[in-house]
Amino acid sequence: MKNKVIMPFRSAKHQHRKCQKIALDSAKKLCESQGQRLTPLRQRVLELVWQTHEPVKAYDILDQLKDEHSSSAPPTVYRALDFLQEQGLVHKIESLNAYIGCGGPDESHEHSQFLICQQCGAVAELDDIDITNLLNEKVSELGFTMQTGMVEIVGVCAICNH
Amino acid sequence: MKNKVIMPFRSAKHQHRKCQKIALDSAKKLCESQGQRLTPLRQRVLELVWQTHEPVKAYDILDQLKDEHSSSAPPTVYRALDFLQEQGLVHKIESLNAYIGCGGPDESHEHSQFLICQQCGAVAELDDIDITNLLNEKVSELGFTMQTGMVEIVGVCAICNH
DNA sequence: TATTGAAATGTTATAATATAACATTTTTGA
DNA sequence: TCAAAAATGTTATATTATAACATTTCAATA
Repeated sequence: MKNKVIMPFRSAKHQHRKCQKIALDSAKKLCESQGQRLTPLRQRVLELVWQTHEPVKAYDILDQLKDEHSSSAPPTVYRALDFLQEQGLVHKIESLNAYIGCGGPDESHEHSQFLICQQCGAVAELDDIDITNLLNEKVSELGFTMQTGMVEIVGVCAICNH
Repeated sequence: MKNKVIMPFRSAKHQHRKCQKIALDSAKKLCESQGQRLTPLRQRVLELVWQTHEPVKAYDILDQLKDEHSSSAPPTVYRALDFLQEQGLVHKIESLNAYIGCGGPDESHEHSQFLICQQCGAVAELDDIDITNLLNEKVSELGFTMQTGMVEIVGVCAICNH
C-alpha cells in the first residue's frame, strides 16, 4: 500500500485498447483467484464500462447491451455493476451517478480518490496513502471511526490545462 | 479560514432548537447581506432540512411541505434546495442523495468534509484546511487544477462508539 | 451421470430522484 | 403605475434504481 496513481489522465491518442486489455485480463485473473464467476454478461458490462476513461451511466450501458442482448433490462445492468463493484473492478462516482473501471483492482485500495476533469470528462484514480492517513487521523481526533471514504475532486486535468 | 468543526455530532439530548435558531438567524442575516430573498417557502424548506442532524431527502421535504402548502410539487422543493445550496445554507450529501443544513454558512468554505455515521445516521461537517491543502498539493503535482472537492467519510461517530 | 441446490439471469412492475417547459403571480425598480 | 425580473404554480416527463417473483444455468455430489 503506497502512493499510487491508479489510473492517470491519458492523452486523446493513447492506445486505449491496451487499457481495455489490461483491465479485462486482470479482471479475469482476479475473479478466478477469488472463485468468482466473470460470466459473459458481467464481462460485457465491464467492457462497456471500459469504453472510455469517462464514467458511464447505467442506462447508457443498458442501451448498448440491449442491441446485442435483447433480454437486457435495468436489473441486468445493475446486478452486473453490483457484482463488479463488489470485486473492486468498477467504482461508482457518486457525484455523477456514473461508473468507471478500476485501474488497479489487484492492489487492495479501500479508499480511492477520484479526479474529475470538467473539461474532457475523464476521471483519474489515486490511491494516496497520505490522503487516507490524514483523513483517518483527522476524524480519529473527533472519536470517529472511519470505514470508507469517498473523495471526488472536480477540476481541470493536466492535459486540458495544456 | 482555519481548521474547523463546522458542525459536530451532537448528543441525542442536545437542545436542537438552538441549532435551528442559529441556522435560521444566520440564514436571514446572510441572505440580507447578499441581497438574496429568503422567501417564506425557502425559509420553510430550510427549517425542514434542519429538523435533524441527519440528511433529509427531497421527497420527504415535499411530503411535509404538501401538508401545509398544497401547491407544492417537486420543483417547489428542488428550486428551494438549489437556492439554499447556492447561498451555502444547505449541502447535498452525494452518496446519500440527501440534503443537510450547513453549520457555518457565514465563514466561506468551498471544501467541506462530511462525516456520516452509519449507526445514528447523523452527519458532521468539517472545514479542515489541512485536508484541503493536502488535496490541493497532491492533485497539483499531477498538473490538476482543483475547483471543488467532495469528501464524504462513512464510519461510526464518537457518540455511537460510546 | 442424474440430481439438486445455489447462483445467475429473465421479466414485469414500480419506487425514488430530478428536471423541462410553460403559465401565473409577486416583487422590484424605473 | 408600469414593465421587467424573479419567484412560484402546474403538468409532464426524464433519469436512476430496486422489488419481487419466474426461469435457466451451473457446479457439487450422491
